[in-house]
Amino acid sequence: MATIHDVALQAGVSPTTVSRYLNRRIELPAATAERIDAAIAALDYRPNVLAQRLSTGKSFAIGLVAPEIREPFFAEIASAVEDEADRHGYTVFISSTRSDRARELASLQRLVDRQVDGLLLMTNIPDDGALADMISRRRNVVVMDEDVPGASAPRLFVENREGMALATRHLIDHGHRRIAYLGGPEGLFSVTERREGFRLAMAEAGITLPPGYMVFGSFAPAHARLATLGLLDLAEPPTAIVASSDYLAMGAILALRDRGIVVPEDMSLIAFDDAAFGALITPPLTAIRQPVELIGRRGFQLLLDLLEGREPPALTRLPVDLIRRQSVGAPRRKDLK
Amino acid sequence: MATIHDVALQAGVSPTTVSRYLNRRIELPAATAERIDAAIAALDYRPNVLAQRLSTGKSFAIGLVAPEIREPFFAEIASAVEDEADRHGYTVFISSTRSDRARELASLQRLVDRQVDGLLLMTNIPDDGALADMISRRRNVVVMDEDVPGASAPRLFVENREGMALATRHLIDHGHRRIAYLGGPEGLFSVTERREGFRLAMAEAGITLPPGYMVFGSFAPAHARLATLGLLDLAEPPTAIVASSDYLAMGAILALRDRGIVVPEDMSLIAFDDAAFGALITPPLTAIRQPVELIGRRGFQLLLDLLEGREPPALTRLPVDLIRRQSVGAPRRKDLK
DNA sequence: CTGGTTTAGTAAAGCGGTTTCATAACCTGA
DNA sequence: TCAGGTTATGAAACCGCTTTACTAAACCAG
Repeated sequence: MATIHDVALQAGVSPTTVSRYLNRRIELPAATAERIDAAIAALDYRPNVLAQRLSTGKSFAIGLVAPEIREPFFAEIASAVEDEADRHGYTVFISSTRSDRARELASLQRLVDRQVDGLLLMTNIPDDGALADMISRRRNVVVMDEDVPGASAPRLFVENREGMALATRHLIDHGHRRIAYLGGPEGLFSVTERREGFRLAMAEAGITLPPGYMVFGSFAPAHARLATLGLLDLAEPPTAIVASSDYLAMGAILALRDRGIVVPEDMSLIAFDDAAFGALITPPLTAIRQPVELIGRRGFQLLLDLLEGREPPALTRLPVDLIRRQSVGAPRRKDLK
Repeated sequence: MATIHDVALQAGVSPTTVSRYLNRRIELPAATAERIDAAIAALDYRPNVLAQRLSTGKSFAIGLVAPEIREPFFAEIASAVEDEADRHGYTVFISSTRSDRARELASLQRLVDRQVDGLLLMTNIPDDGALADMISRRRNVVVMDEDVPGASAPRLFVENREGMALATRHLIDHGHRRIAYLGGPEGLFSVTERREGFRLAMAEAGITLPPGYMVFGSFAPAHARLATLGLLDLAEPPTAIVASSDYLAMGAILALRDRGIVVPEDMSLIAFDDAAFGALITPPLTAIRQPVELIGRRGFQLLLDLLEGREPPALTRLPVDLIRRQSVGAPRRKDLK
């Protein structure tokens, strides 16, 4: 591999000159510039990024920490981040934490050690303060999707409350009153916000929630399946279910399928997130769509603001949309109160 | 950030000693070791990875080039690679090419610029030789999933031919004879192999393929939708469709849904790949499962072999499985020849 | 007591860039 | 003609770590 030295030698100038020329810090006479260009071409020289980084302290790389890149939601965000970063000359290190506290911290540390310029952080486990601590120590981190309470960093969330209220109202508008709620793990900011949205819409409509109609736990489909089975065994089972994530809806579908319950005739179902597979289910899933592409792009832009010394807003909220497909219908007559 | 210099100063030794101690190149008297340890702890010192890399030429990082990590198939492989790499102290740099020739080469080049020790490469566009060239020049690349003809690198593929024959025989065993085939873009190795598997199984059963029953094109669902519509418009439409990827099956489902055709009663459908969403579709999709987890892990292991000077096999084939769900049934009587 | 072998450690030269500080050569206008 | 300002370029320090080559001191057998 040719170095800047080789180029300098071949062009008959000093490495300094080559470096400055390449970094546009200097205007060279045409003749010199040409000699350097020729040498670069002849030697197929390309700067050693590592050396550049070490020397400048700038890496033009950022880290993206996600719970699990295998999940479509995070994969799509990652993809958008990468694209946006690429557009600005940055590369992205992606790291999955598998929702494991230790891995999360380790991932973070590793990325910090690798001297990336900044970090885009997504977590989905409640923090005990350690994470908030690490984040607050630096000012090159943006928190996305889920809050890390107490961390001083720009945050980027979607309209969880409004979105969930929208979903709930959609069911109410179809005539449902016995509406059950599948939440995620308690202690998470977004879980709380979404629940509030649900409660808000129910209260607006003057509906009181029967006991057992709200279930919290993990985001695992298996858990949602069990929870749904429980819902179906109630004396007065719901006529509609709000799932606060696609994965939860997946679990619900599994349970409904087990019991031979048809969506939307016997049960309406609406989800939050709207990953790609929702459109493929039969019937296609009505859902609140998170603007994943936008989350990724905006997240990177916020980080870039930080890196380039601009002051990004402390909190950014992105709007969500109701995507009407076919998993929501009117309740059966006999089920109406 | 504390440097090795600071540590040395505080411990009253030279940087050399600290470096060697940290890298286990020297056995130090307990007293000295303790002083160094104390200094490290006090200063919260952590080696600058960039400097280490520059100095040693080793980065303990690998690159993973995929067409699009947003796609579940690649996301799952990426996830497995990351996990396996992590286990061996390597970090993974993921890069999506979006199936774009230029981005593919750029990605490769960027990674090659000394930033990573090796590369795991997945492509899904036919190569014109440029890729093969770049790969052959180095001996730290493993090619996965799809071939890059002419490149001298270890390859890791699944049993495309056998798998597709398996899928086809499964339909034949159910009584189908009018079986159509949705292939991917021609010119790809795996596309060719899978087609051969299909042909093989059909020939075994003595079935001759009506014209128009094999369609090639892109992997895009939209394309498959159109192709399926075309199939349905044939004078003698098929009673079953083999899709050589999940995405193609997705497109087929969209078309069938448009026409009110019910799977598997009116049409059987079987796919290759078996991404997670296949189980969620109604009816759940019968498919040939690629061992994604294994592909990722084995891929990394092959690369590690290469990096550590062992000689990995030139070609590794991983087995595929038939996952029976509910998208395959017997053809209707009237449709039988 | 001598010369060889450990032991414990260091100075300095990289790795491949960037950047600060200089300098030499060449105007330019008074 | 010369002070003063450009313009074109370079030497050397530095980023933080590793590694080679070397030394000073202690040890040890003969």
